[in-house]
Amino acid sequence: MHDGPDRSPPIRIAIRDLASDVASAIIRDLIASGRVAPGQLLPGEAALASRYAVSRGTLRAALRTLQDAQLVSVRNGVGAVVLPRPSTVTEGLDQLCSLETYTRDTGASIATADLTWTQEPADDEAARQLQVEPGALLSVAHRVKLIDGARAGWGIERTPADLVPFEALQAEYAGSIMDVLLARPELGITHADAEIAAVPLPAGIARRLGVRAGRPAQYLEQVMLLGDGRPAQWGRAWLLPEHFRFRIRRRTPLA
Amino acid sequence: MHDGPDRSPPIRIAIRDLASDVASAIIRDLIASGRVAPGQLLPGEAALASRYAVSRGTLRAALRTLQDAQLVSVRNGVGAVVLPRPSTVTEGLDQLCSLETYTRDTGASIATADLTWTQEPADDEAARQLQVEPGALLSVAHRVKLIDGARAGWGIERTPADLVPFEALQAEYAGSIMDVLLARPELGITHADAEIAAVPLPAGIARRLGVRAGRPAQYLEQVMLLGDGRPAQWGRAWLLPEHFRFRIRRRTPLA
DNA sequence: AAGTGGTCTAGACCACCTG
DNA sequence: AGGTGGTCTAGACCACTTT
Repeated sequence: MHDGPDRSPPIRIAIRDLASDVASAIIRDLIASGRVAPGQLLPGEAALASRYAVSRGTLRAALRTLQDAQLVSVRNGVGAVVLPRPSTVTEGLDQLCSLETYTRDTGASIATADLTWTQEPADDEAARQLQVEPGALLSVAHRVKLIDGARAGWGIERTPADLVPFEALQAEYAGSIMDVLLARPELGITHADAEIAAVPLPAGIARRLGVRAGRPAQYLEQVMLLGDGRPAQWGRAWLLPEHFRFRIRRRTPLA
Repeated sequence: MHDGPDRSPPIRIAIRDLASDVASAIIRDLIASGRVAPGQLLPGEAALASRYAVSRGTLRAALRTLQDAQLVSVRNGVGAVVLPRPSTVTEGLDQLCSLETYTRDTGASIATADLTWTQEPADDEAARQLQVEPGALLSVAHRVKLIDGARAGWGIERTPADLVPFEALQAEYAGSIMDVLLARPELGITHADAEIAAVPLPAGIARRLGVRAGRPAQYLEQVMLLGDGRPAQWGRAWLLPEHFRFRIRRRTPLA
């Protein structure tokens, strides 16, 4: 399954195990190509394992990623049914993308105001979240988010300074450090863990947004993780609920 | 009254595979018991596999569920570190399970107060959410959620009356209609779509919870869907943020 | 009865971390 | 160098669905 000489990688490439390769191959050969139409069954596990020259265990791992991506539905005693593509593209908070991308996809206009760049040493909390030494240099950006011209939220993002050069970060920035990191596949970013809470809007942020302090705000905090599990970005945002509503698709575990 | 008519098939026991049993055993023996404190390493995979008399593959599957539940962090070449337990109740919102189920799994105490059952015709909004005719009969339950004895939230759930008999619903109820529906595999429930927002606590709910109106609350609304896409349950909840914190794992969409 | 997926095992080799 | 987790394999048996 491994094709091509992969003998000397000096740079850490995104983790691609055999199962991921097989999953991509199945998508390419059978699903995206339309050879197996929605509603039809994929070949059996044994046949697929033989076709791609992997063990059944590896093949099943590949099938599981297709299930997680809602591309197929596997039923015991039956097989793997190719699912229809949803007609409307609906993204929710369970998909990893920036607030900027998320909002733009909903058709609203989003922009940035009061953008500030700094480089500063990590305080204790930042060091804990990003798993770096206290005092390690971080690149920091904070800004007001405008929705259709209205001041709708404020957010701050931090990333270790040695991950992406400060100048490159600013050059490639288009409203979110997250997007810059996601656009670099060599970082191997697979997921982020977000936490949400309803909080009273802090006074300092209320002033920046021109609204009164203490009113309910949606707090959103997240740590984006590299393929090896190390944190790459720590972001916090306070959002006015009249401008932001989030949808989450909740799936049954143990598919 | 106990032995229902033959419409109820033999109750299917929740699937407990070996790996799940081992995961539970590790939690019980090593983590919940405090034998391995947060920050310390679990025994190695080989030792654990031998201890519980399973293969290393099965043991690794168990470890993965502990990872998904954020109980341990596994690092290559090092081992599995036990993570500190967050003090507030956190639910992985991207997983489909009731607040009751998740909270109980973490060992926190959750209970129900002021439970009220009714059957009533669907108003316009309920009819739209559940895709039934206005006036169709719904089973409705609302209740206060208690966390460690404190009044921490209020919620209301509606489900079409013809989906599950009213008496069965009440008989099988243990804090959440969601759980009753999820426990019936013949319904084929695969996912739910949830929406969240930060809102001022409405006066009527504040009175039920014994707190002042207007303070920030986490609003959570969700529609649970059958396998064929039809809505099966519509739930709304207002939760006090000091008792509930939500976590969401955001994944990169697949190719 | 036959074919499918679901689970479990034992063993092997590799990558990573630490002393 | 030795121990840890990460991946892959081949084979076995079981549960479920369909014929």
